[in-house]
Parts: sequence; structure tokens; C-alpha cells
Amino acid sequence: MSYDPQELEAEWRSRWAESGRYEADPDGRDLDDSTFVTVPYPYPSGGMHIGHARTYTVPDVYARYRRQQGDNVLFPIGWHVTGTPIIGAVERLKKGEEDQLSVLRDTYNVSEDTLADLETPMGYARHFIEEHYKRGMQQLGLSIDWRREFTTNDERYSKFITWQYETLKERGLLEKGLHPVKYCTEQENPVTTHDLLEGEDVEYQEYTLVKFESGETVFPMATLRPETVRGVTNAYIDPEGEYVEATVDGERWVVSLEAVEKLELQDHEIAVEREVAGEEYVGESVTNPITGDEVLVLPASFVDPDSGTGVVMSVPAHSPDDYLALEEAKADAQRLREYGIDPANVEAIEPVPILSVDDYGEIPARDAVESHGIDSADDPDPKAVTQEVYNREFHQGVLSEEYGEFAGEVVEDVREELKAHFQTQGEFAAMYDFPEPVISRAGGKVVVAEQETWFLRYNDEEWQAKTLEAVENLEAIPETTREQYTHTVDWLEEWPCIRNYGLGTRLPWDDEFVIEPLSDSTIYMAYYTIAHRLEDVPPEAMDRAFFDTLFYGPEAADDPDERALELREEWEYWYPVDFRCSANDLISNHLTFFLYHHAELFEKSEWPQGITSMGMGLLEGEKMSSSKGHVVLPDEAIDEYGADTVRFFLLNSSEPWQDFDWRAEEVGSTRDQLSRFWNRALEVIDAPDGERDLETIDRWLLAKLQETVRSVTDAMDRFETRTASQQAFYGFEEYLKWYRRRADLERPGARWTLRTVLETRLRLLAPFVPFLANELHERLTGESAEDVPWPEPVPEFEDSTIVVQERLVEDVLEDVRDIVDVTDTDPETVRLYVAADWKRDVLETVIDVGPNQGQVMGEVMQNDQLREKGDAVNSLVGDLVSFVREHDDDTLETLASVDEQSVYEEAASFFAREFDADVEVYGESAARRAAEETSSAERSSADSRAAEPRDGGDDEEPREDAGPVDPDGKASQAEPFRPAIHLE
RNA sequence: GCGAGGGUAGCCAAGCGGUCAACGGCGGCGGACUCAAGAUCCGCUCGUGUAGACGUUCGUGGGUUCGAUUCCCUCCCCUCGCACCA
Repeated sequence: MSYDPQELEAEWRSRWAESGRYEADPDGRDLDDSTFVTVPYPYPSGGMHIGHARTYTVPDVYARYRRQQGDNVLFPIGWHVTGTPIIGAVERLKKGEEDQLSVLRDTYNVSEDTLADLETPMGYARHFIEEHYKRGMQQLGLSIDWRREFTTNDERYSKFITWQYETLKERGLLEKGLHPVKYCTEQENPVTTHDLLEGEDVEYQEYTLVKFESGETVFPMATLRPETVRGVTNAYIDPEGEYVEATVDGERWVVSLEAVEKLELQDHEIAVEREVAGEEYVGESVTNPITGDEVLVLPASFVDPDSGTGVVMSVPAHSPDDYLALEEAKADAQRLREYGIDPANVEAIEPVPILSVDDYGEIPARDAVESHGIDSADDPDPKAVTQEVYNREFHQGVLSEEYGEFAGEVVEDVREELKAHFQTQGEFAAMYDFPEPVISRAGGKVVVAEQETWFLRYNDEEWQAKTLEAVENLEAIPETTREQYTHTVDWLEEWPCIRNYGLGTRLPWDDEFVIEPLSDSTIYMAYYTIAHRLEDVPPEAMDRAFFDTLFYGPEAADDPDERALELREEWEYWYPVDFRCSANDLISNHLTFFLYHHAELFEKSEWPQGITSMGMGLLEGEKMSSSKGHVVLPDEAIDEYGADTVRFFLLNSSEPWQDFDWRAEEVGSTRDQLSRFWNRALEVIDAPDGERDLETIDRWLLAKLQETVRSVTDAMDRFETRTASQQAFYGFEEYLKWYRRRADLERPGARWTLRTVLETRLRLLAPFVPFLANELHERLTGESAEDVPWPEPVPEFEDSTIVVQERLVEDVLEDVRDIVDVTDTDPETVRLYVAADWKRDVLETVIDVGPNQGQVMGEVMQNDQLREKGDAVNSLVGDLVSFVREHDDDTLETLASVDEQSVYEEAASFFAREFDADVEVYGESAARRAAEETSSAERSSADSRAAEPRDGGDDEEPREDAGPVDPDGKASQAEPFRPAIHLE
């Protein structure tokens, strides 16, 4: 019967569903044997793709592994619907937006009839939960306890979040404050990126306003480079623009009309006194608040009244734009006169450098402009030049002497400090704005507004300290991520945790606001432990005291709720989370928040034990994108290849934390491999039982099996799913390939070996390919692989000697092959000569003395007989020194007990088969003596060799009737574990 | 720029101080099987070589070492994150 994944997988799926196999409850097993793995709950604003499939399969494989190890394992799932993405998607659907419709129809195969169901947020979410995620997860065979599902919009979940936020507020970890948000002036409402029509990628900037003065009137000039304030030579205003004089927080300011609304939204008291045309200010002198210098306000068409305050300061020494504008102004005396400015006054303006930077001369802006050959401020190229100057000055610019406490410092290091310094003194103010226009989908202009909001105080020192401790205690996989957590904790400021609208839980004390998604998903793993038993608890009973009792015990409430106390047992049984399988890009927010909230709300013993961070998925080498339709749906992949193939490919092609690349060709080949495995397995299952009558080669395979069990187990413990599955599958296939070549498979001993090997491998593979492995294991033994324990190495079959010996056989095979290839011959006889005993003695000496040529020679030369051999010994020692260096101590020790000659003799028939030749094995000494006898008989005289020592004991009895022969005198080339070879 | 990861043969990718010309997969070449194709199996896939070798390779340039793909430094290039988007 050939491999048919669809049929066999369907059968196992229903078996699992019917038996509720993966529903986990506290049972007799010890707390230490409870394992709780979680994965970020999916956000069903769209469908599931193959990248998600891996995300959820990694914890599944670990869960299955731990179950086989005897643990009680809980792997739950829920659904995250908080916030605006789902609402946004529904809005776009209802408006009939083509992009959205096409994604739904073409990418996710939503039928026309179904579209109507998607027009409410929860209807939309439900569809993707049921038809995509849940379905996909079940098809993949994920061992999830489905009783515990919930969504974050559920009433009871909200009660849980309410408890969490009330508790945090009480502990002083929430704080109210102002926070900049994107704000649509049309709808008079904050907007998210999804609500934007134009400028989706634009980030707002915090501009510094330098408060230039003219008498009592302030001209606030917006800049991103406050440190250049000492280099200001003049100001620019748009003569055509509309400006106002207004009272701002009690001061008299001149700003553009457009700036009024922005300032108002940014928490300034503002009252417009009168509107003025920009040109009225042209030619005026304003005073630099830092230097006290008077500078001229010049007209400039490039000034945008809708950017910042509509008045800008000019720093020609360090800004190419300003430099060019100044040059142009100087060149157009006519225009200056029209505005009543004496051109001589402008001509007199010279750039004032305020910092020095390598690669440029005194006036960086001028150098940059000149070296790039730019001559007009309207030229599009200055952008790049400006960027270059700004970057270099920011990272390398050293502030000049006038800067007092900041003199000699690099801009990058002191900008913030300098800004704060002058702000405190009242010379600077601040304003948020976008560097480019941003338009909402409602068509309104989007500006930055400051809004009252609630923050999580992630920069609270005590809280940080606890969290850092949680980071230290964590098993961070891979280890390199630990530093990223530490870094994130150091860097996090306050986090605004509410939004104006969206799905989710209302802020308990102000129901105008909703707790945002990253903030309502920090400790929900605790909710899984009780989710399936809440049905009978009315939501209104789930108050502070209820959860206090549940999480902190009976003492935490005056009149502890019985139900909460019962649920507490569940929570205590499963918590803490053993592993959270998440993604690299969540380290800097969600995962760190997860640690923060656990560190604060729970005892140390309940803190997360481990986090593994996963990489991303690519499709045919490119990033997946559901909006472009560049995705593979698990559904379709499983239909085509089968769930085991999908799982195996996802887990086997890279370690979890590495990126993986879904390539159809490789997935197809994975399926072929599994299919081949299936066929081979069936052959073993269908063959007669065999019996335990083992030859060396069987023992070799069994020894390799034990090695494999050991390394697969180690890899699984480190979450190295690729290493584990590679070893169990591909790695072992290589051994089997050798075994098939080497052994007579018809023997009962071989059949016994193959069955034993198959059984063990199926158990090792069961976490990865549960359908196939369970099925085959059941056919082989009557029990499924998941019903029997994870394999352990069997001491009886561990045998490093056999492994080392087999290696010698492989070496000889390779060496003979090489010689045959190079000489292009087809030998009829292959002769192997095993090194003489005295050579083994030299090897012993090298091992004893250490791999040092000089020392070894010193030792060896003590021996008269060896000394007589002269150069031969010297070069032998050289080779043996290398040999010893290249092998570890264990191997050398094992080799010491190996009888090399019998290894080859035992393998002789195998060699004969491989080379299709007669194979003869001799001892070097015996062969040599035979040669000497021949030659002495011929010449009737002793040559020099006759004087050589005969270290008696190594003389082997010749195996061939003809006696040992050494036609070409090759025997003397033999070295220990490297027999001399002669082909004829 | 800051933080993290990475650059290995035609491609993907393992190795992370010696058994490394470098696992494995894909692709390619040759052979077996077959009427044929596919699947499967076997061998080859840096160069040279009539004896198991030698030569040149693991982003660049240096260094440490008896020995470096593996350790240290320089530089170049790529990917990800850098916040109120989930």
C-alpha cells in the first residue's frame, strides 16, 4: 500500500478529536511533570498562511516530545481581536474597497455569500477563526486543548483584564499624561496608520522652537537641529503666507495661520489677535535668544507655512539649503529692495560655523554644495547632500567653544541635553509636526495632537529591576536574544496603553478608552488555565476579590469565592509557562511586556521559564505578503502534500529561530522522502519477525541508533528541531544506506535489527510527523508511537569500539576506491597489509609522550632496534604525531584495543563484493618475512633486511594457502589504522 | 546611527580549533532498472594527478596557533527591530 497521507491523516485527526486526546487536566502526575507551552494567540484580521503554520507547529512538536517524555502537557490557543485592525478591515469591506475585496476573495477564498457575514467585527473574526486558523491547526494535527478557546473580546476575559489594570493602577504603575497622537482635523479624532490615505509611513517629529524675539513679540522658529542655534545668520518667512499674531500661553507669538490649530491641539492656550501677511515681517530684525545677536528676516518662497511655525532660522554654515538660499538672496538685490531691505546688509551675511567635522572644511554646507556642483535651492539634489551633511554632523560634529558645557562634545551625545537645557530656561519650546503632508481616509488633514492618556510606567526603576531579574532567570532560546530583552528593558519609556476606540476591554475607570492590544495580552496565559471552567461563573462575580483569590490565595480576599479557590488549583498546577514560542520581532514589545507584567503581578516561581524566538518565513526566497497574494495557505499545502510533509518541511528546513524559505520544489522532495520512508517501513513491518542473532554489522547499526537517540534527545531539549529531525531522519538514512550495502538483510538477525531500529526511529519522529509515525508504529507493534515512551539509549547496544572499527572499514573502502580511480584499473586482487606490531608500539609512545615529534623521537631512539631503522621511524613518527593530534582521546583509547587485522578479515567478503576482486589480508611482518625468504632463496645471501629485528609476536599465520605475498613491496607502507594496499 | 543576526562550493544550508575539499538537500552529470518516461537505487559533481596525494578555497585584509571555515582585530556587504502598528 503506497503512501496516502490524506487518508491516513484524516483517520488520525478524527481519532484525536473523538478521544479528546490532547485535553489536559491536572492528574496524578507531579507538578514537575506538568508542561505548559504557549504561542501568541493569532490575530484573525486575515487568514492563516504557511508562516503561521510553523509558528504553531514548533510548540506542538515540543508538546508532543514532552508528552512522550511522560509529562502532562497543556497546549492551548485563543484569539486576539483587540484594537482596530479587524474593525478597519470590516470598514474597508463595507465600503467595497477593491484591494480588500480582492484579498478576501482571491487570497482567502471567501465566497460571495459569506461576505455578508463578515460585515461585523466579530463576524469577520469568527470567519477567520473557524474557517482558517482553527481548521488549519486541526489539519496540521496540532495537539491543542480546544476546550480552552476564547477571544479577547469576551466578557469574562475583560473581567480578567479589568482586574489586571485595576491592580496595576493601585500599585502606581499606571500614570496619566499627555501623549502625541496622529489626529484627523476633519473627524476631530485620533487615527491609526490604517486610517491614512496619504503619508502612511510618515513619522512625526519633535521640533524645537527657538524663540527669537523682536521687542515683546516672539518668533518661534522650528528646527530639528537645536544645537545649530549659534550658527543662525538670518531667518526666512514666506512673504505670500498668512500669519497671525497670537497670545500663546501668555506670550505674544508670530506663527503661520496653519500652526495655530496644531499648537492648540498640542496643549497650548492660544488666542489669535490679528492676521498678518508674511511680507509684513520681511526685513525685520529678530534677536537670537542664545547669542543675543540680531538677525534679519528674509523672504523665501521655499518656506512652507504648513510646516512647523512657518518661520525658519537659517544656518548657512551647516545646512546646504540655507546656504543656497542665502546665495540666491544675495544674488537678487532687486528683490531685496522690493521688500525694503538694503542688499548690502544681506551681502554682509557670512556663514557662522559652530561645529567641526572631519572630511569638510570650515563651512561644511558650502563644501558639500560645491563638491556636488549644486547651485540652486530648488534643485532636487540638495536632499541627498543635506542628508549627508546632517548625518556626518550629527555623528561626528564636535561643538565649538561658545557652547560652554557642551563645547567639545559630539552632537549625537548632547543634542537632547542641550535642548532640555534651553527649554528649561525658556529660550526653546517644542512642537510636533510631520515632515510631509498626511491625509486621512476621511480626507482631512492629519496633524499631531497631544492627548491625555494612560501610560504603563515601564521606566519605573523597581519594575525594571524585577523584569531584569525575570530576564536572568529565563531560558532564552537562542541565547543571543537575552541581551535583546535586557536592552529593551533599559530603553523602554512609558507606554500609552489605551486607545480611543477598538475592540477589547474598556479602561475600568474611564470607559471612553479601550486597553490596546499589546497591553491586554501580557498575562493571558494564566487565563488559559481556567478558561474552560468559567462557564458557570457569572461575569459579574468575577471581580477584584475573585481574581485576587484565584491568583493570590484565600488570604487575599475577605470572603474568598469558592469557585475561585477551585480554579486556583488549575492555575497552580499549570503555571508557570514553561515555554512561550514566539517571534524575534516581538522581543522589543510584546515579549518584554509579558516579562514585565509577570514580574510585577506574580511570584517569582510563576515567572516565565523559557521563551523561544522564531524567525520569519519566506516564500520562494521572497517575503510573504497577503495583500499581494504572495502566500501559501496551509489548507492548500496540506491538500497537496499532506500535513506530515508540511510539518516536516517547516521544522526540518531551519531551526525555529532562523528564517525559513518555503520552496515548492523542496517541499515536494520532502514528500518523496517521507513516501520512501513509508515504503521501506512497510517492507520491514511485512517481513517475517526475525530473531536476535546479531552480527557485528547489526551491532554497529544498533550502536549508531543509540548515538542518534542521544543526540536527538539533546537537540529536542534545546528546541533544535532541525538538528533533531535531521539526525533522526536524514542522518540515520545514511547509516541505513551503509548497512544495506554491508549486511545480508535476509538474515533473521538483520530483520530483528531493522525492526528494532524502525521502532525507535518512529518514536523519535513522532513529534514531527505524528500521523505517519503513529500509524506505522501501531502497525509494527500494536501501539501508536505517542502511547509509548520516548526512547532512551540502551546501554547494551552502545559500543564505541564497533563504531570505530567500522570507520576503519569505510576508510579502506575509500582508499581503495581512490587508488582505483586514479590508476584507472580494475584489480583482480586486493591485498591489505596491517602494520607491524612495532609500529603500534611507536603509536603507543606518541600517545603517551604527546604529539611532539622531537620528544617522541627522543623516546623512540632509546630503543636500539628502532634506532637502526633510522629515517623510516622518523617519518612514521611524523605521521603518527599528526594522527594523534587529529583524534580525540576517547577515540585513541578505543583504537588501542582494536585488533585491526581481524577487522579487515571480517570485512574481507564485503570488500570482495564491493571491488569484485579477491581480497587478501596479511600482517606486514609475515608478508615481509615471506618476501625475504623468497629473496634469500634466490640470492642465497642475506640482505640488509635480514638484520632487521623480528618482533616475534606479530607474525600472523597466513590465511591463504599460498602464504603471504608482497609482490611490489607495498607492505612496509602500512601504518597503524592505515593498512598498506596493493592492487593487482 | 543604535541593538541583534548573518556572509561557506551552481542554489539552499551544516560545520564553529585538528578524522574538512568541508554533513545533508536541490540542481547537474554518468550508470542500474524500464519498451520509454517517472519513481527508485548506485556513483560523480574546486583543480591537477597511472597509488590512497598535492594545490587553491569558506565576504576583505591582518593577527593568535604546530594547525583556523572555526578564536581576535580592521574593513565591505546583506537581513531584522528601533515604539504607540499588531
